[in-house]
Amino acid sequence: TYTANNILSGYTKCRELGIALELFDEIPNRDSVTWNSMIAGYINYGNVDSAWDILKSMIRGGFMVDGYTFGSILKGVACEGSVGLGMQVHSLIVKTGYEENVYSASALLDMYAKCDRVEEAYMVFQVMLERNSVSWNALIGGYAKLGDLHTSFILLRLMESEGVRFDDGTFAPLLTLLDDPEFYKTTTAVHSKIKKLGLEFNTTVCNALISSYSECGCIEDARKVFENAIKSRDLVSWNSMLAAYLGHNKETLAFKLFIEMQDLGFDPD
RNA sequence: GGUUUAAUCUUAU
Repeated sequence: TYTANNILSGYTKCRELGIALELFDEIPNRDSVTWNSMIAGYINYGNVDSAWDILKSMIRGGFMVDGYTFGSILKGVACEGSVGLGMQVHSLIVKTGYEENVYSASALLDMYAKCDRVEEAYMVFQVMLERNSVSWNALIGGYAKLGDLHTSFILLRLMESEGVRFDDGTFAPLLTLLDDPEFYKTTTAVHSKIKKLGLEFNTTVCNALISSYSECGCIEDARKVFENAIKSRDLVSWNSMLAAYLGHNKETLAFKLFIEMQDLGFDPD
């Protein structure tokens, strides 16, 4: 079964869901990993309904669901924004006693946040026994998406006081929110915090900083971040800087950048 | 190389 599971996940990662399903049907001794792999496969393929069907037969067959199961299915529910299904999963979590599992609870609160139910997300967050950076990030991201800077920053301070480490998932959504010249000072403050934590060369954080500075009207600061990130640029970095130049009507610079990125082996998308 | 399955995040569309 171990080997079969390994092959199964190979197929789902290649997005070969048809072959994966055939294999799945032929595995005689399926375990939780087999089922979870199939569910995750469908979710990553964007087929929530099939994933939900698999989950239902998994339960019908008496197999143990776990944090993997809920993490996967809720991710799909969150992307679709179908709260109804999310609530069904929620009650399943309660029924199976996975409310305090950090993966299922974080996925659950994220699902509520993405479905514009931040209140419920916060309630889930409150009853969690164990919280990691993903739990905090998901909640902060929820408020950030609403444009609630105030609450986001309060939570950020709380997160820090509880000793949970900030990471790229913490800063990126916050920076996205800082998209107007009135937030320029805030952006620089967040930037210095990022430097203090040694996240200044994190690719995702840099990319978000480039966009923020640009939207705050300071193309020069955006460019500085881009220059400093020379070792940690990815395609998004180039796209962000391009968008920044174009947003500031600097077509010539944008074009030079466009040439430069191709010289360095980045294929524009 | 620490690899059988899981949750949050950045650009563009």
